[in-house]
Amino acid sequence: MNKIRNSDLLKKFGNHLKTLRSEKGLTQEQLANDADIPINQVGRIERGEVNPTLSTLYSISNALNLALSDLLSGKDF
Amino acid sequence: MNKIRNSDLLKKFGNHLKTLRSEKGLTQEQLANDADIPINQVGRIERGEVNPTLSTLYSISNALNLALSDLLSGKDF
DNA sequence: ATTAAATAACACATATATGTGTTCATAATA
DNA sequence: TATTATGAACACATATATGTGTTATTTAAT
Repeated sequence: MNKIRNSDLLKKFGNHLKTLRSEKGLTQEQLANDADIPINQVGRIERGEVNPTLSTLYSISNALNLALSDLLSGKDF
Repeated sequence: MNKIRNSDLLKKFGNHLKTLRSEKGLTQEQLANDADIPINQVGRIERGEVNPTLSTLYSISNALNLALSDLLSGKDF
């Protein structure tokens, strides 16, 4: 089941989030406002620079109108 | 879509994790070893005292032989 | 080429997750 | 009772996520 490296996990998730956000036609700023998190944090997450917490993931999933499980259902992780 | 409070999210997830772990017949110590995280951290997460990061959630999902999305697919969040 | 919008990339302070160790409480069982 | 296993609950140090602000870069449109 090949556990991937931490940095790879964060990068993969960041790319996944960027894709989801773009599909919904949202800018980073719009997502940040809807999720009530700083815009810089969205950028850092999408670039895989940080390791988001459960509550941040939950806020983002709400802003994208997704269930938490759907936000994390990428094929890569 | 009623965003729940942060502390409630953490408690709900903690209870969910405890249920999943018990169903698999694992002790906190076994889960901690398999996930390569400190046993105290498992306790803190199950009690809803901390806000686990994506990488911690991923490690736990692997130790439970679950996809990350399945770890987070509780009916409450 | 300019402008404007979007994103990246810094700095810095604060809160908190993690990691490690120890002690206490509880429950089960010999 | 005494022992063992399990989990709870502390303390403490370190790493890092978050929050806020600012500046630079990229991209797209005109």
